[in-house]
Amino acid sequence: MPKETFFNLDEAKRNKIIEAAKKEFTSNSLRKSRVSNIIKAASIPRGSFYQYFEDLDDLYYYVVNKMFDKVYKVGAKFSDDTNDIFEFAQITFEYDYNGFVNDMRHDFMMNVFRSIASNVEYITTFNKMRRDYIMGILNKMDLSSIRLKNDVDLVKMYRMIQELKRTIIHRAVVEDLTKEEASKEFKWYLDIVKNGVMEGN
Amino acid sequence: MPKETFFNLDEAKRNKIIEAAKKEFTSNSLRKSRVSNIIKAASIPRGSFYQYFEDLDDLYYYVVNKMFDKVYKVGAKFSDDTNDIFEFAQITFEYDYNGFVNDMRHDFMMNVFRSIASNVEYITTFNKMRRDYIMGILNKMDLSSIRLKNDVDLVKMYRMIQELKRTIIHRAVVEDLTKEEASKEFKWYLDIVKNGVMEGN
DNA sequence: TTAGATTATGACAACGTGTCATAAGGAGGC
DNA sequence: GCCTCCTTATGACACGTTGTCATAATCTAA
Repeated sequence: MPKETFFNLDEAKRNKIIEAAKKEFTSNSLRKSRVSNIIKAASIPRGSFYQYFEDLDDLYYYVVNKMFDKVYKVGAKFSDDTNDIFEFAQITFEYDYNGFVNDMRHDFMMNVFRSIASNVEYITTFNKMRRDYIMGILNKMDLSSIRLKNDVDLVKMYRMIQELKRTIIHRAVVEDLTKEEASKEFKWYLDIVKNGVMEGN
Repeated sequence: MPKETFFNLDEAKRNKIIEAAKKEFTSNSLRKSRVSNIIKAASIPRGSFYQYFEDLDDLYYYVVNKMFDKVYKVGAKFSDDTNDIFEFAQITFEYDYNGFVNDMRHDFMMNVFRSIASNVEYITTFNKMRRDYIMGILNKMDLSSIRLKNDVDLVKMYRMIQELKRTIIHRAVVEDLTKEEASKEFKWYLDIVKNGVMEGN
């Protein structure tokens, strides 16, 4: 986490730094990103950087976290539009795809996928946030036609779907699938999750 | 890819370098790994390193590739033991789990998961190898009870299963699941893939 | 033995990082 | 206005790392 000093800064300055960071993480992998480039772009002295952040990783995970946070917030909104969990998955897929693949964040997210989850502490916090988020969504859904009945299984199913979504978006980015192709792939996966692959289902 | 000079080296020297690299990638993330540490451990001069490899990434992906290669080879062997694709998945899960989680490779693979797939060239080669591998496995399986009939769908299904396996192993590493817990999780996923989540399946 | 090709070597310039002593700025008390 | 305390700003610096390059050593085949 960035130090308090960073959060005491006025918003304009904070944003300037964040934008410079995003730009750097977009044009380079985390491995090849440089503090020196970021401070140049943000016009802050070297010493200040270390007044704000532990190191580059610190800033990196802060920025990534912020973006996921935004995605979650939007996801929560969409859950008001339908109570069919599969339709919800499809809707958020469209959104995630647009967010991750089409706009300026493309390269940035690509780099995130590449260096995802680089420290355990980050993952733990992330998982907690995630579970709460999932339960919030599930509570709004009509799950009567689903054979899984307890929360544990339902959360598992949700995570399974999300993981598959992540896989497809990852592939879309890496293999240059169009949105339509990616969406079709995801639909295919969802059908398997609903009906299975065995004869007669 | 390492340069020809590297492959001209005698095996002992090559291995010494690879071992030093694995050690470095095991104790540090790719981002924090250093050429300087590797050449020290392998007792080669700095100049030689750049005679052998483009840069650190070059060596990194070579080592990772080699490990996946080994996993593939073993997978191909297991496909002689059963013609039930789900049983095969379960068997290889055990193997992969042991390989990735239990032995010395634990930390290394953890770091691989973290910085996986860092360049497009690598991914493309990787995917080609993968498709051939999958077709080889599928051809040995009895798929009569599966409703999917064409190769494209079957490869998709296989990749879906593999992706889910990867997910579970990743979680096992990160969240410290025991082998039994992880295996149980994977079985749960496989059941969904077989039978779906809808009531009545 | 020798020319030609290949491999080995380490000094070096260029660049990066994280620290630290010091300067600057701001809020409140008097 | 002036002083004090606390917070933020700043850039020089010591130290580590990278990738290159000129040169030395070694090998191969005739």
